[in-house]
Amino acid sequence: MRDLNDDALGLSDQILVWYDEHARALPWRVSPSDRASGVTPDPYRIWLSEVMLQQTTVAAVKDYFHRFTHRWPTVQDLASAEDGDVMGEWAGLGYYARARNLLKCARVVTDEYAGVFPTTHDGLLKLPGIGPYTAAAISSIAYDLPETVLDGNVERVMARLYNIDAPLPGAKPQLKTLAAALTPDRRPGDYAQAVMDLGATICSPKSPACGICPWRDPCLARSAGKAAELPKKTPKKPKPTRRGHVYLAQASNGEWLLERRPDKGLLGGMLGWPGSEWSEAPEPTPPFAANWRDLGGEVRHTFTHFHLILQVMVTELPPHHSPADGHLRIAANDFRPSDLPTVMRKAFDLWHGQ
DNA sequence: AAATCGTGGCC
DNA sequence: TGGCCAAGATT
Repeated sequence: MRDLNDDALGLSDQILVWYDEHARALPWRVSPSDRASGVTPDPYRIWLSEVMLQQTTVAAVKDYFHRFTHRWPTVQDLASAEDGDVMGEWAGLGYYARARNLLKCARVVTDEYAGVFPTTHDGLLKLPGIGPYTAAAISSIAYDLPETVLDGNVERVMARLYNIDAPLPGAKPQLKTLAAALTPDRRPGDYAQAVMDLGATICSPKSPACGICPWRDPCLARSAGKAAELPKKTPKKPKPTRRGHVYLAQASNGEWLLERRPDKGLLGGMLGWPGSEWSEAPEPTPPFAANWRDLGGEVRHTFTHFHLILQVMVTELPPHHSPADGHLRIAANDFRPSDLPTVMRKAFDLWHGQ
């Protein structure tokens, strides 16, 4: 079988030439020129960035990456952090299981691997929060091993390059095979980042800039005039709407009543306001008997698979009321709204300006 | 293996 | 404005 990558200037070489010229400077990235002169990436920073980048844009990750690496410069530092501090630092970034697994992983690497990340794809795959993509990303980017990254960018680029009509996610194995055939033995780390950069900038979902693409000539979807239509995707299910109540109580000395949510499920491990269940018609479940006042305005928030409308109830927290099961009194000085997941912060904002 | 799991930006 | 989309993992 003819290998497209064996052409005079192979496909992987074409995109590496482009990457050498256009690679974006990213906080966790070793530039192609630095890499060429022997600079090696820090596996801790590559791992951290890749976990943060799961289903998350570069723009959203940048500040979080800086705060994490400033506060916890090494995997050992992160491993010895308090759970609540890590969850608070992750607040707002979403998909909070990532933060829980991040901490688990840091502790496994520190306690069982002497602080050194595994250097093989299979070794990395065993760690919490590291799946097929992230294992390949760390292998290639941090260790320059010829593993194939398959993320949304690579799926889109391959679907277009080879004009694949089969819809995602079913077409994933086929796209993985095509991507693997292109992965070069030389500079696999730069190559992996090059394809993803291409997908993130030129080969964008809606209006790809085919005119300036390093793969404009070999791209089959472009020849067929179908680039912008691919990849096809199986339609998504509609989102139902759920409702709920949250209860915000502050004492005259400034203390707040909050709860630490259980580790499993939505917003697991995060700080939040006590509240009802979220359903079509939830029963009010105030955390203690009081004259709760309805703030009036509603918090509207959309999660991955449902819309939420939250009714915000407020009252004064009695000075000597001891919090029930799982509820916490937190001093004003120890409470930062930025520690809350976004939906809970919206409820806070509704009460206290902003 | 289909469902679950956040959030912000974009058009 | 509402759906789509983002360097996916877990169960």
